[in-house]
Amino acid sequence: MNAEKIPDIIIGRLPVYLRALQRMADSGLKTTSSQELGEHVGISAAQIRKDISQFGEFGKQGTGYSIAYLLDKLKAILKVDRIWDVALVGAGDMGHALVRYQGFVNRGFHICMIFDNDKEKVGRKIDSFTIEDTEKMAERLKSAGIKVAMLTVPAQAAQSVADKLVQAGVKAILNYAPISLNVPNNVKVQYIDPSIHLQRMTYYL
Amino acid sequence: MNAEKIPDIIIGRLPVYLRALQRMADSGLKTTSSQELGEHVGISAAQIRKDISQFGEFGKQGTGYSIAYLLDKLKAILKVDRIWDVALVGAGDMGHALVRYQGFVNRGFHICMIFDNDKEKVGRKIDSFTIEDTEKMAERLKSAGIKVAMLTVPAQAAQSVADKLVQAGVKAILNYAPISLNVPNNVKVQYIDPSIHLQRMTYYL
DNA sequence: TAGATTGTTAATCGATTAACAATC
DNA sequence: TAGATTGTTAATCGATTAACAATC
Repeated sequence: MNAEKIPDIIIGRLPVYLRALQRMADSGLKTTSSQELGEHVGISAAQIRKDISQFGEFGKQGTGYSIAYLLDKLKAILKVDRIWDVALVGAGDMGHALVRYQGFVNRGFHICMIFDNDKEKVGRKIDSFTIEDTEKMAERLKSAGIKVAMLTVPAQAAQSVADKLVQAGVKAILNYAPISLNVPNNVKVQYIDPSIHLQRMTYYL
Repeated sequence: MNAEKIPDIIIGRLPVYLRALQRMADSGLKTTSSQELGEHVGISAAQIRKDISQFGEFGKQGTGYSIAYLLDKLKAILKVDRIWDVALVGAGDMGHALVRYQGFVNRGFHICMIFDNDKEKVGRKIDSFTIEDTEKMAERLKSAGIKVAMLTVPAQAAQSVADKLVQAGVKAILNYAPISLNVPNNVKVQYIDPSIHLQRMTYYL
């Protein structure tokens, strides 16, 4: 156990462990080892043990880790032992795909509001949700206490929407717009840009 | 300049520089400095200079970098001074969103084939492309010499599809399925899993 | 020339790995 | 008990930063 600040790079690996453990649990396994988990996620056993041990002694010598127990612990550490309400801004193709994505709710997230600034789209429905006007976003986010948002607007709109989100108290933004966002450092941003990810691979071709 | 192997972590930052420089060029700027570029992307000036200098001396003391020149160099290094034909496997909501995404072609990519194993979907069109049967994928990929693929199939199908892609000569896979893939180490994989990205932020909330 | 900014070196900082005592 | 595997330490490895001569 370690009371000091945990490096960001370790936090970044925990969701990957969580996902692999969940799959193991789903396939009926009860225990695993750092060795076995490492093979699943492509990370050394030593590193997995070191990462996990930052948060407590969750394993047993000789037998490894109880999958159910480690799952519980990791979910609590990552604060996904609950469901976070998430706002989606930008009701284009990507926004539609995310609303219909089935993979959020059992990973700790639930899209509960959709915003767009296109008056044509406002009032329409995506599944059971009505697209709302971005103008009313700040008020709606504040009154619902939303802390997490996904941004699927065009690049040129992204910074100003991000500013509004921050202003409304959002602390975590998953940004699909192809631009680096400027936010206060108590606000976290994660970037998803398929072209960037592809360009990270073409170098090696 | 440096003939040794460039660390992966440096390659990973180049597309971010490229995207920022492109935006600067689009807004009419002609030159920039490591300082200014660093402010745009949130990386220190020293690191940007060090990263760029791995590949040559592209700047000028006193005046900085010519944006057009540095763009050309970075595109050549990342091999996106051309258009890569890309195959998409999985014609669900995410697949549809990617096919319609306008952001690929001026970043070096072009989706040219779409596959699905659902006989209901095979033969239908997404925009101008006809969804093809996964059974015919290997042959189609080989004859077209496709090296890059995007995977938007369900988790339980992802590994077997990845195996087929590798078998057919694909060397770079952008994986949207929420699972770690096992591939030979001459094949690159990049992962996009929105739940993972969100879970990297909830820890800090 | 004077000011600005690069490319590079050395120093610092941080992350990963190897090894093993502890112990289930 | 014997075998397996953890948690942790020390050693290694790699990445970032600070500083500055070179030079545009």
